Amino acid sequence: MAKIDEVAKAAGVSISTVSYALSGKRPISADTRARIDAAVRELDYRPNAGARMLAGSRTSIFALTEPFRPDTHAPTHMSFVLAASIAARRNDYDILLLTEEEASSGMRRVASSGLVDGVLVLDVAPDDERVALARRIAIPTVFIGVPDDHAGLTCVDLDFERAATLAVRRLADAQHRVVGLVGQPAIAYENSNFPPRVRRGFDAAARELGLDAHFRSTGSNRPDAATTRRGIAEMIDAGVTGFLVHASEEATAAVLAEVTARGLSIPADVSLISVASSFDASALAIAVDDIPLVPQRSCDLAVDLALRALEDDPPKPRVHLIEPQYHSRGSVGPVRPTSGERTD
Amino acid sequence: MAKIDEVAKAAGVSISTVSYALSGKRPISADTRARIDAAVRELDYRPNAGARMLAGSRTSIFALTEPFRPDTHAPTHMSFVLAASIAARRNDYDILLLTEEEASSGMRRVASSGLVDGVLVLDVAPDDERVALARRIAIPTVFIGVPDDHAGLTCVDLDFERAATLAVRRLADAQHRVVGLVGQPAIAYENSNFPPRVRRGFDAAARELGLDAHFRSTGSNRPDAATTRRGIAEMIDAGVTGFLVHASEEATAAVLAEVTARGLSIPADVSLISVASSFDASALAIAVDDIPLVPQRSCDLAVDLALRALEDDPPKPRVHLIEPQYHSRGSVGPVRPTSGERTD
DNA sequence: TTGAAAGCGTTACCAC
DNA sequence: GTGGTAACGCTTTCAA
Repeated sequence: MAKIDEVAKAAGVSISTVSYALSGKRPISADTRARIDAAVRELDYRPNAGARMLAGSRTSIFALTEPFRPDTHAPTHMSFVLAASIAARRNDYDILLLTEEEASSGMRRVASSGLVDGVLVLDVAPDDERVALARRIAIPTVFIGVPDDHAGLTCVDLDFERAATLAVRRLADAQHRVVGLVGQPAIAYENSNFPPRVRRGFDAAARELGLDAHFRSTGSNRPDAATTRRGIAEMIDAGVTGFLVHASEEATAAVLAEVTARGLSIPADVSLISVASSFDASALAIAVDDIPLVPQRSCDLAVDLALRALEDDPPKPRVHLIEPQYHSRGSVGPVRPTSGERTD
Repeated sequence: MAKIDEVAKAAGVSISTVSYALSGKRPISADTRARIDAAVRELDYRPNAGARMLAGSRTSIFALTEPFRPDTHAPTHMSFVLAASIAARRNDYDILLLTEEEASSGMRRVASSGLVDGVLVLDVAPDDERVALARRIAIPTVFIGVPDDHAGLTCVDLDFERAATLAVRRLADAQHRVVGLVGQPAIAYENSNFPPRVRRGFDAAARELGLDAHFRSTGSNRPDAATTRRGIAEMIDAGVTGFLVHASEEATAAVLAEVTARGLSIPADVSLISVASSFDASALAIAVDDIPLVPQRSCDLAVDLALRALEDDPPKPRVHLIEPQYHSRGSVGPVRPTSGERTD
């Protein structure tokens, strides 16, 4: 609870010198700096947050808005919150949580009271109501996810379409002609912004490459093991040999289980790629190729963009899509020639 | 971005009157108040957070520290974060997130910089390092969970021991002589504070009532379906007719599945109580009696205690255990007489 | 390279 | 019931 004037006195310098030494905003002689550092340590000085917010123009706080929807996948969501927090701290920022109904109204509140310097938006819906808000408030807002109407917004996300395309290409390169996508629960295609993007990429790539494409969701309102297993079985029955899985760890394990249960093997009979997953696909019963969704990458970029938006001449808002990275682990291989029914 | 002096001018009163009208800290005539309210609305005035923190002694922010452990059950954890946030907002407080390594060091930082008025501690470990910190910082700290060494601390939690005791009594009242506890993964009995408390309550009540008590965890480091199912089967084989389940929704469903698979029925053959669960036990395939862990109750109380600790003469720190509530749904019944092997 | 002092926008004390 | 004004603890301009 020491104050800046005590530090100044202890170091034998003026208040402003202490302030500049701490902020690094002007050159300080090595000798002076050493005395100040010593005094700071000695007194365990920490600048008062309120005074800083008032005098400076920065609060060093970002709001994180996240409307915990009932169908939100908790582990993934937690990863993003954690990643956002880490990204913020790397830049000496704190995260203020805005949840539930406050996810929207709270944005206005904290923006106009000057509590935060910017807003990070999580769990973006295609028709997200926070889009309109972002356009009205005076502080920078970064969406982690891409809403349908994103004109004039700064958005950050994995390039889900390219991820799906990339995965389909791999399967096609391995001569798979019938591919299947194990997707999210049906409701996610309405409430979330990214499942439809994966599906679009999948459909487009399959069409372009002339593949036979199948799709099954893993439940209606939430993941359901029975629905998942049935969908997988149906696709195998329909001749699918190359799978994309854009679903939970459980659903991915279910594909392995169904394949194994049929006496088939990976990659000899069936190939499999996990797309946009945020769990460790190398730790499954069989290591699985994946194109991971890395929360830390999205959040680091989001925080970076928010900070840049606070600078003198901020960059123009736009959508930043992160390049997907393919991790090979041996779960994709050529179609077994003997099992080809119509190998032209 | 209007300031208080503009509101004052618009309402034709002094700055201090506006301040008092907004805080309600001194009587204002109805007429004056009306003019001020109108001006506030007109200008969309919101007090500047930094100025408030500096001038007043409150920041209206609580820190929430939560060291997302790898073995943390994400959905339950999310419920608590959400509940804490809601509890805070009900009292016009915001939540600042402290995660990961910052969960501890961040406590010092935000406490001594005056960023927050108090700290809420989530995900409490038996030997939590935040206990020592709480004793050293100058602001109130409330633990949601009870660490082993809690002398001088304010803690809030469900009375897990009584919850377990209560459940065992219900089973004993229904003439069950052999009871089983389906617990958390083994690691939770080291890393978390409450699983051992449930187990202690279970053991103590069984001993006191002269019941034969069995226990199985649901995995080692994380929930594992196979381990869970096997444990349940073993206990049924050992003659367990009355189950306590202190585990995930999945594990609870597994008990129902195993019972059903054996052609047994609930509650005719097997009775079942879910203890300290934070999912909806009435929505399972068979509605299950439960003694729920209600995050909102804990968090409301925690926030309340934090606020009271900020008052003039704060109450003495102590452990506040919340009374368990039994919800009857028909999953507990008398032991089937015919199957009694040794009915004394 | 350093210092003095004017704000920053509230709150709360002291007067009336 | 209302108004004037001194803090609150820092940042930053202006001066040296």
